[in-house]
Amino acid sequence: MLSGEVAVLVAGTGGVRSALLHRGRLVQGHAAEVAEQVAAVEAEHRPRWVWWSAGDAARPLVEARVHLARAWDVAEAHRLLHGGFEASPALCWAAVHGLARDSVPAPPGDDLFDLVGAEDLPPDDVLVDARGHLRADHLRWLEDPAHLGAWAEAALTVAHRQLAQAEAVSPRLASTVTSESAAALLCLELERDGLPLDRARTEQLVAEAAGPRTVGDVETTAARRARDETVLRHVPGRESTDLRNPAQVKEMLAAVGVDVPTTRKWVLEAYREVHPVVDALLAWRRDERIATTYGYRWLDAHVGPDDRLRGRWTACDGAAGRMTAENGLHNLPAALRPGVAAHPGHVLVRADLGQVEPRVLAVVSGDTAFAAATRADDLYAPVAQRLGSDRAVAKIAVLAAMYGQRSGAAGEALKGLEAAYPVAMGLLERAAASGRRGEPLRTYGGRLVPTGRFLAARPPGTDPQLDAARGRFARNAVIQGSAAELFKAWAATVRASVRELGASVVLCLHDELLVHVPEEAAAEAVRRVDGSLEAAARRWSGGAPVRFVADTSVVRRWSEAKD
DNA sequence: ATTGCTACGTA
DNA sequence: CGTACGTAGCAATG
Repeated sequence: MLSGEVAVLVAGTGGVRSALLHRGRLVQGHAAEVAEQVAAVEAEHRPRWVWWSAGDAARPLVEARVHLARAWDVAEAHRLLHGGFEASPALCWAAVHGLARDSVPAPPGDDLFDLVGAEDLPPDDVLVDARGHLRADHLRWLEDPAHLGAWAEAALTVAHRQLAQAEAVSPRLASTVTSESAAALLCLELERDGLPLDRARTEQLVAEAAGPRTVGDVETTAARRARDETVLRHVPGRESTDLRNPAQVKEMLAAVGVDVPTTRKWVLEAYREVHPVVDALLAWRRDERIATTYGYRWLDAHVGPDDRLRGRWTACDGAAGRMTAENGLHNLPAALRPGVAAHPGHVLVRADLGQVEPRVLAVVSGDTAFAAATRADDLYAPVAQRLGSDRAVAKIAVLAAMYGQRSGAAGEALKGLEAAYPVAMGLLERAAASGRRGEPLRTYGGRLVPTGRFLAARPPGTDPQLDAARGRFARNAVIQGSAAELFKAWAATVRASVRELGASVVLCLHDELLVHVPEEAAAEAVRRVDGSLEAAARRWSGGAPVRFVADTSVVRRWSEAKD
């Protein structure tokens, strides 16, 4: 991995200085100057770029629209190797040097630093302190551009050591690091490019839920009262109920004969017929969600003058390693999806993975019988046949096995599954057992998933309910986390393969991709999105006999797609 | 001002 | 509700 051409890019903390280290040559200067050199090195050598983190080093390049193909992101590598989300340079450095994480010195300004700090700092030209850690004040130290060369060398040292550690852990881990590193780069591009909206249509959809835009507190309050009135008119004598206060809502419902333990949606759903206020309340909640979270304030804050919705993206969360996004990019209500639309001259290529989690289970477990079922477009059909049951029962059983669900019909159906696919079910049970013991596990790609994280104060074995929760978490994490790795490998491959079409990935949603494509390139983009899945799945699964499928279509609006 | 809870949107 | 995430409002806590 790091045996080929390598270049290092680091950012200073003094203004906008950065540095590029390539073949022993150090170029440093303002980010814009260095960006030019970076582009030249990329064009000529296409190296693997090493940085402490993409957000830190690559952001100016992404903003300057310099495309970089391959990276080793030290922070992402650290998250994979050691689990969790925290991945500061000091922590990454400590981890590859075998130093305990709680021995990492506190930065200046911290109370602890004032106690033990300043006299432990090394001489001004030295990055590493007497105990082998990065100097505690390295952020301030990096304000001096003279230190950027050492900072780049340190990143390279960490990357090489991470590679060695990765290879010792799992044969797939180094490849996962490069894929996750590309995903981190993609996250910066997603932040830069945003999700194209049809602003007028989106405003119209918001208006349908929240009413027209209001000006000033008086009007806003009046609109709010008008929305509340649609519920309160069903409960004469209780018009003063605060609908935003669950306790008051519960009391109001009790007064009309709806006695519920909580006022949650799935509880109230059963009472729609009992009293008209229930239906009105649920409709109000749906509208209130749009009014408060996805209303005009949201539009004004996060949709740019170029009609693109922007938010921060993270390549992996702290649990199993899914991507996350802010500002509604990952939880936009379905009602607003018609507002997500290609801009003039473009279309959206929308692709989502079909039944990705059971297919991932087939790879992770190496269960040949279960893998055979993935040859079908609908894998639940052959599973049902083997179980001698309905498709619906087969589906519930498979999902229950992966999620640890016990309620409903799942329990009975699971028994047949254990007999039919002992290898796959054995893997899930082993994962659950590690979780119950509070032991970490690794995803297929090698990401360490800690399970002791729930209430560290209460160790495994002291609370059966907590142990069961850890077991469910672990059972799910090995699947969800591995699926996230396949997805990111796919997204990174799409990123690379549609670029020359003038297309770009504009949304990643766990098993779904939206690509913004110039109209004339639509058909070719579809081919490349599908081809990328085949290539990414083959690489990720090591050629396992497991089929992955995508439903790929060309649409103007996100809502046009099925489902 | 921060934290915990309830609630709900997405996968 | 099986898991994960982000966001908002309210109540209780400092």
